[in-house]
Amino acid sequence: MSNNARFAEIAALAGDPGRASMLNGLMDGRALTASELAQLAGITAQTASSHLTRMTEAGLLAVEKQGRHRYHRLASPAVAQMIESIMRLAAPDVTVKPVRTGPRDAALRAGRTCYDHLAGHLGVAITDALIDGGHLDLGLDAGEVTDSGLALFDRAGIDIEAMTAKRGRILCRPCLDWSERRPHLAGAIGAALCSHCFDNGWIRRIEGTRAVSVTPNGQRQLRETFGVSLA
Amino acid sequence: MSNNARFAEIAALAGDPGRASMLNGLMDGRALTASELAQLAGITAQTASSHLTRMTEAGLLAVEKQGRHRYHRLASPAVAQMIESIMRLAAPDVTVKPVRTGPRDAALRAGRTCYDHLAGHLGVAITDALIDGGHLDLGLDAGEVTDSGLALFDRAGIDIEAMTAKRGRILCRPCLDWSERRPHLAGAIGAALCSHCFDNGWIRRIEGTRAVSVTPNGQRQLRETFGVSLA
DNA sequence: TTGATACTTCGAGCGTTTTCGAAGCATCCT
DNA sequence: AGGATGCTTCGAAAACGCTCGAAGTATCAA
Repeated sequence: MSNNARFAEIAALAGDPGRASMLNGLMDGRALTASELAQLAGITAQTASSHLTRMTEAGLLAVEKQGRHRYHRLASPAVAQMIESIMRLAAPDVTVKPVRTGPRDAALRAGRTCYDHLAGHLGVAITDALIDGGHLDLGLDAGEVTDSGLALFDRAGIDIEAMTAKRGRILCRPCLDWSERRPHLAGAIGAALCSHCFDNGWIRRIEGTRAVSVTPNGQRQLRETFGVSLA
Repeated sequence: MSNNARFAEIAALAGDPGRASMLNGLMDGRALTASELAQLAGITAQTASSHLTRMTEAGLLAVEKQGRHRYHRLASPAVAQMIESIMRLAAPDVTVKPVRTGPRDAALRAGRTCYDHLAGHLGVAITDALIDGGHLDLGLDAGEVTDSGLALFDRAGIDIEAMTAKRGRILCRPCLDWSERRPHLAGAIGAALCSHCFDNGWIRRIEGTRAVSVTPNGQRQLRETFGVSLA
């Protein structure tokens, strides 16, 4: 198959409403069963099964068999980044059209996971706090954790240096937030910070969605450790 | 329209072979006429026209009218990044399948533009030379120009500091090369370097393609200025 | 073993999309 | 003005892909 045909195939797979729902549903990095994904997309199990097979064959999804369940997840961070880049274009421009937001949407805007890191108001607030505190240096295309930030993460028990092959520079990736329209922290460091928040019970996933809520303890810890003030 | 529907619409637009060809043809950052794009995609003018209208309405393309010509280009770097991210998934894994490469493909692999910066063997070679010379620090997710690199670009007549709002840090974005499977320099600095090469006649575009060829003078200059050795 | 659950395969229906011929409009050239 | 070029609109035929009912396989539970 030609390069262009493969390109079109991949894009076309993401271009069906049902499959798009499933892909977005998997953007939290979890693995979901076929039934869950079918319900999420509002289609029957048969239809979902066919979609999932095709996406798996195309290398977009990876599947793990566990008893009579089949857990599907995004095949790689590269897939997540593709979805992210499409979502960025698809996001309604909030400045032009202040869309009516339901409670569901409001929760997503307040805080959510973006594959392996935090996004929404929460993600941006943490990122801002790190920048304000001189712990993070974020440009348009890239970012770097400063020495001060290194020490901060170390104190918080997040071992960044172990995860990077590089000795000196701790570089990271900014990710443009579709709801806030501002960059938040992504990449390996964003992922480490996110799991740290989950592991310590600072945030909790809102059942069945990508949205997360900050626990009272998390709110305090985030303020004390990182200087985050959640409006 | 719901967020998910817009997501699917955008992806579906990229998911037609004809439209995919056009989008890829515009990945060099130039603006092409409707006829040129039609020929490139191997479809009639009528069909191309309809595709172009739809992509423009969806915000993927921008069009500029000039006499009886209509110049179409990618609407924003965000569109280029989406295409890039799809291409990354679509690229055949060279390690598994050492594809038969025609002369056309060989030229693309040797050197090409990737929207606004250089890619292929050329792009990777320049990036490697900058890293080896201690002018650039490149992680998985991000990169930074060192002080030494800053001085080098300054000597070469590339004014980087003017283009970045940031005072100290000159951060940049790595872009995974689909043919070399290794990162090359992207972002604002990659773009500046690319235009510098064009402006000084170091590289020339191979008619009608994204491929570029290095001129004899360019070969010498790249070696002397940046220490680039093109195998 | 029997029944329930999770998922897949098959096949036919059906709406959507793509495609291009034909015709029309706008612009340029001489 | 007249003819050529670039592009768009219209309409209809053809192709494609989505969808789900029905039936089949695999796993679990009792």
